[in-house]
Amino acid sequence: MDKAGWGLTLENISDHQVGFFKNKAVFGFNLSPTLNNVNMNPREEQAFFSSADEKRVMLNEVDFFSDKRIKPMDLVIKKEDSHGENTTSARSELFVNTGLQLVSVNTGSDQSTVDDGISSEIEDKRAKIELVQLQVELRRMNAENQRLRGMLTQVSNNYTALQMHLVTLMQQQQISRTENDHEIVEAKPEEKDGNMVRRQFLELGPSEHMDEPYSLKSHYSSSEERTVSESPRNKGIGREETPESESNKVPKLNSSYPIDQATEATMRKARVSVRARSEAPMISDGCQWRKYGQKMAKGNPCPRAYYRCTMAVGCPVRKQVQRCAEDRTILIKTYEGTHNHPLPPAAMAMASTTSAAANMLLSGSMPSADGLMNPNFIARTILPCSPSVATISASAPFPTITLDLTQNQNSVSPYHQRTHPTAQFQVPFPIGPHNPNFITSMPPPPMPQGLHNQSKFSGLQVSQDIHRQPPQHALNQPSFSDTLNAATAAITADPNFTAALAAAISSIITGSQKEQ
DNA sequence: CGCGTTTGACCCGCGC
DNA sequence: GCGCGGGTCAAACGCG
Repeated sequence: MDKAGWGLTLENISDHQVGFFKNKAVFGFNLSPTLNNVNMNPREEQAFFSSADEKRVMLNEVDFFSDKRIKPMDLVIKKEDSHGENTTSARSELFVNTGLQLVSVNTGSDQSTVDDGISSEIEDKRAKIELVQLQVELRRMNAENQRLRGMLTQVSNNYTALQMHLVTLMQQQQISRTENDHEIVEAKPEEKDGNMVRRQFLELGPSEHMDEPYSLKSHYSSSEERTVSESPRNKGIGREETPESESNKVPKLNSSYPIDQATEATMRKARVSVRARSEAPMISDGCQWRKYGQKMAKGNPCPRAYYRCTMAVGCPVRKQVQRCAEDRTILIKTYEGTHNHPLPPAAMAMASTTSAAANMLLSGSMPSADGLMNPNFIARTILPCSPSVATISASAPFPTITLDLTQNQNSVSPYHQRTHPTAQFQVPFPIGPHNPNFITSMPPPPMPQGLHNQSKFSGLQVSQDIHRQPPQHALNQPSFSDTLNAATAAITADPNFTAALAAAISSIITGSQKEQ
């Protein structure tokens, strides 16, 4: 017993375990001190980490608990010449000096504990008891970690929403400066499609809703509930909209219609459409849906099904599901609205993205009347990208972001690193070098400045559906395309997407502040 | 019996 | 004003 500590020879553990402990050392060995007492042989360790998942959880979550209550153990990485019989080369040992009186570790030296049989058994039993304690502790930590992770997700979500809220507020300030431009817009009815969308946005004005936290609570839900309770049989969400909010004939900035309701109505119109290949009639997205209607749409032999979210009473989120007429293996899902309830992680990405898309479409259209930031502009700005994966449609009745997940299987931009044909929820995010999805950015290709940061987000791209040349000043708006990329990527990303989205939103805010 | 789906009717906006 | 198409409602129906 030449050393009090926890030695673990690398020979005794698998490659996976080696990596595990190495990474522990790299990341900071912040396990609970009770873990220090462990002296596990490979079998015990296998029992301790009963599954690969558990190992992974430990690997990922230790950093999360870098709590000051838990003092990092001293790490001593020792290289020594082997005295063992089976090895001749130098080997590494990971010694963790815990400061506790632990069982000795036979590192291959002559100082065996075999002849100390009784005490060894006691030590073994004690170690096993501690092992059980550790397992309990580990489970407790895992449970707490899950809880904290959930909180983190929620906080990130709220943060993202607040960021977008801020953008909206800032751009609404700019609206007040451009009222005259709006009159010009009214004077040009021939630009119907573009203005139609823009008018929807311009009706917003300063929102009285803005003092309400941009939380999981829906902006729509209040009006939805109000409508249900106050106006009998007002015939659905579309019917909630007043003529002012619906009509293209009255493009007013400061509508007499209550602002918050106009905002809600407009936001509801912003949609996120996802095209994905699936033979199954439905693709699970983590939410609970109830079908409330089905119609035959013109030009498509396949019926369109209407669903509403039933995870909470009064949730305003709807979705439409329809197969593509040209290729019936393609399922088109269109989401509309924002959930007014917490979501399971599986549904978080999609739900948040619809909200994000609505906000981005709103904010992106508002700063000025010259089309600088409207969806057409966004699309035009990103013209050089060849494969169309995400598309902003400003000519549609409602502003819609369409994500085509059926194309990235075959068409990969040379400027973007990879796609996952079989794992459609694996779009990489720049979470960090330890994230398995992390991808090092390649040098950006010659393209508008707005795209330079695109590669850091994902292989998703935005293309245009309106073939006009971008205005020259459009190239000075890099941040919005980043935001858009983040949101579109979020559709197919894991729940961590909110972090990337938040980062993108931060960039747009930074950009806006620089402009001002 | 409760819940979800189906389906025809209805409402509304829009174009002609 | 009329017809068309999109969207929704709600009674009927089916299933567990």
